[in-house]
Amino acid sequence: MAISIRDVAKLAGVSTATVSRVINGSDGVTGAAREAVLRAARELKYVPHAAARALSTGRTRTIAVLLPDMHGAFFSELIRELDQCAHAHGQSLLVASLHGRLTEAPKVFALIHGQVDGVILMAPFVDADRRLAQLPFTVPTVLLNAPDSVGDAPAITIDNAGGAAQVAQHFAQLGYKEVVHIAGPADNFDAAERARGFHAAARRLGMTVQRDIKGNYSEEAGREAGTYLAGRGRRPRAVFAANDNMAVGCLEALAAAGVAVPDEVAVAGFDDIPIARFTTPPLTTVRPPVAQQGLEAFEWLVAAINRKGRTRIRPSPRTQPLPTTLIVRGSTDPAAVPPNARAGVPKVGAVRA
Amino acid sequence: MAISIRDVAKLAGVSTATVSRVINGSDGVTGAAREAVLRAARELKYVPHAAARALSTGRTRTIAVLLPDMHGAFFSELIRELDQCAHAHGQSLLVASLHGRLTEAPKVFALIHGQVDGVILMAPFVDADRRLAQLPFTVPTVLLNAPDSVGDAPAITIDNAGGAAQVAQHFAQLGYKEVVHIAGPADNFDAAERARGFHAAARRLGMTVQRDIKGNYSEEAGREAGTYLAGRGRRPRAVFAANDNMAVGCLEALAAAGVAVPDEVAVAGFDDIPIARFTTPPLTTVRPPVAQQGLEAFEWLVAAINRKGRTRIRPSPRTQPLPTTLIVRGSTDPAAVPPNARAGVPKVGAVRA
DNA sequence: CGTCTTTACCCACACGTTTCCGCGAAGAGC
DNA sequence: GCTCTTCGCGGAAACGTGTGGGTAAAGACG
Repeated sequence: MAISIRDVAKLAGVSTATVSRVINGSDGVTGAAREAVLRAARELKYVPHAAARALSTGRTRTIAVLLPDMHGAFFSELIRELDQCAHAHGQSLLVASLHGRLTEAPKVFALIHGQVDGVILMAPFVDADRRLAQLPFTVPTVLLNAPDSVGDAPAITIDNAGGAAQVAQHFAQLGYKEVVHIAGPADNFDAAERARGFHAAARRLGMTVQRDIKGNYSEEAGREAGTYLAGRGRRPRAVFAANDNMAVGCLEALAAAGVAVPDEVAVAGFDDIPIARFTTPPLTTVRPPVAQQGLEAFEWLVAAINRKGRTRIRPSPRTQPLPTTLIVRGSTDPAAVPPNARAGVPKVGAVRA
Repeated sequence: MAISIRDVAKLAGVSTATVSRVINGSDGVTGAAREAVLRAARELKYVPHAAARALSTGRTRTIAVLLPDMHGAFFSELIRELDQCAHAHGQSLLVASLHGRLTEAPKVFALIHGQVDGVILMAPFVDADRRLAQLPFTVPTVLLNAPDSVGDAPAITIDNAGGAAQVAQHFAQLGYKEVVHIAGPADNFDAAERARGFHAAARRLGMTVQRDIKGNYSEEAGREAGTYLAGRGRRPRAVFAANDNMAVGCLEALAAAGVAVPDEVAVAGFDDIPIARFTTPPLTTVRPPVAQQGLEAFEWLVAAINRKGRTRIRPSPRTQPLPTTLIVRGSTDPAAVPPNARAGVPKVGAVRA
C-alpha cells in the first residue's frame, strides 16, 4: 500500500487536516507545523491520491475528449491544442474514440462518469443533436461540429459552408463556370454543410454544378470520382472535393488518366491536411481553424466547470461558426507559385501559397 | 448531487452490498432481489462513480500514455492503436505530453497518481534510463524507445539500427559508394541508434560516409542540409536522413538547386510519414512497426497490472527490438515504379512501392 | 483579571464504492 | 428431529481525501 496523508500526519506530529491544508496551500497553518509537514511529505515522497481527492472534492481536474474516430484530419491538431490548454490549466486529458458509431457514446459516458469534470464531444453527425438529446449529461459538455447545441451543451463549429463558398468564389474569380462537387458521407454534418455552402455560392456566382458525386471521405472514393470524370465526354472545369483525402485521390486519378491539373481540370479540397502541400500540383484547400476551435471549447468548458453550482446563467448555446482560410495552391490556379513554395501561416482571408 | 448506490438500494429495498454485487455481476444474489435492483437502477439511470470505485478497489481501468510531445510521426498512429487496445479491454486512455522536457515527467506522474493503473511512457532520450531511475514508479510502467529498461519497466523499442542498416544495404545494392548522413537531435536515442546502425552497416558494406550533418528532425534542418550539399563541389551519391521530415526538406532544397533526385543524389528517410508517398519523387524510407509496438506495450501493461500483488516474477526486462520495413520509392531508385504508384501494406522485408 | 476576538489546530464526518464477516433460513444427511 | 453445510443477503468497515465545527491558547482591551 502506498503511503497516505495519515502517514505524513503521524510523522509530522499533526492531524491529517493540517497536512491537507498545507498540501493544498490553504492558509491557517503557520511556521512550525507547516515546516514539519513539508519535511515529512518530502521525506515520505508523499503524493496525494487522485481518486480519493476526486471523491472528496467532486473535482477530478480531468476532461474527456471524445472523437468519432482516431483518423480524421483534425484529430492530431485538436489533441495537440487541447493538451496545451490542459497543461496550462493543470488539467489532464482523457481521450477516447467512438469507433465511428455515435451509439457508443452512452457506453463511453458511463465508463468515464466520475472520472472527468467535463466532456468535449466531437459529433459531426447530421442527427447528432437529436440522438444526443437522449443522453443524461452528468457533466458540462461542449459539442464540436455538431448540427446544433443540446441542452446546456453549446456546439462550437467551423464555418463549413463559408469555407466551401470561398472555394466557389475562387473558382468564379478564375472564370471557371462548370463545376462538380465530390460529396462526403451522407450522414456527416460537416460534409452536408460544405455541399450546401458550395451549391449556394455557385448559384449566386452564376456557376453551374454539373453533378454531385457521392463520396465517403476516403482517398479511394476520390480516385473513383477522378477516374469517372477523366473518362467523361464533357468534363467540368473545376471540382471541389468535400475533403482533402478525396481531392488527393482525385488528383492521382486525373494524373493517371493524363488530364492536366489545373489546366484542364482544377481541383480543390477541404481540411488542409499536411499532404496537401506535397501533391503534384500542390492542393488548393480550405484550412479550418481547429486550434482555435479546441481553445474555445476548452475555455468554455473550464468556465462552465467553475460556474458549476453557481448561478445557472445559460451561456450562448450556439456560437458563431469559426471562419476558415482559403489556401490557394497550384491545383486550381495556373498562376500560383511553383510547386515547391510553401504556405506560411496565413492569418486571414485567402492566401497564396 | 448525482444519484448513488444508496438510492438504488433504497428504491429496491435491499442493501448497498446487494446492489454492488448485482452491478458487478458477482454471483450470490438471486431472482427476486436481483430483479428489483436491476429495475431500480434502470429507473434511476444509475451510473457507478468511477472515482469512488477506484478508491475502493484500487483499480481505475485507465492507463496513461505519456509522450515527449504531440508532434512526432508516431503520435497519431500510436494513439490510434492504443485506443483500440483500450477499447477491447474496457480501459480508458489518459494522454499527456511532456512538452519536450523529460523533467516534466515527475510532475505528470504526480498529477495522475491514483488516476491510472499503469503508464506507457515514451522516452526517446539518450539518458532516459538514468534520469528515469530517480522516479518512484508507483504503478506498472512500460517504456517506449528508451535506451534501456528501468527497474521493472521494460523498454519496448523498434530496431532503429536495423532500419538504418536496411537503408545502407539498399544504397550498396544500387552501387552507391559515397554517402552522407543527416543526423537527428543529439539527445535523441532513436536518432543516435539510426546513426550508429547506418555507420556500422556502411563500413561493413564498403561505403564511405563522407559526413555527418547535424540536424534536429525539422524540415528546415533538412532544407539547410540539402542546400549545403547542392552547393558542395564533391556531392555524395546518396544521403540518409534520420527522419522523413528532414528528408523532405532536403528533397525540396535539392529540387530548388536543380539537383536531380535520384539520378544525381539519392535520398532516404525514416518513419514513413504520410507525406512520404507524395513528395517528388516519392520518398524511400523505413517504416517502424508502431502499431505493433503499441500493442505489445499495452499487452505487457495489462498483464503486469493483473499480476500486481501476485508472484513477483520479473518478465524479460528488455525485449527484442521490433523489426522495421524498408519502403523503396523513387527518391533512391531510378528503376522504382512511377511516382503515382502507391505502397500497399507490405508484410516483410524490403518493398517496392 | 475577566471577557472577547483572533489564531492555529484537531476531531470527525462525508464522498460512493467494494468487500469481509456474520447471521438467519433453507436444505441435506443421519 | 438434530446438526452441518450452503445460500442469500445485510451491517459495517475500509479506501484516502477535504472541510465544517469546535476548542484551546494567545493576544487585545477594559
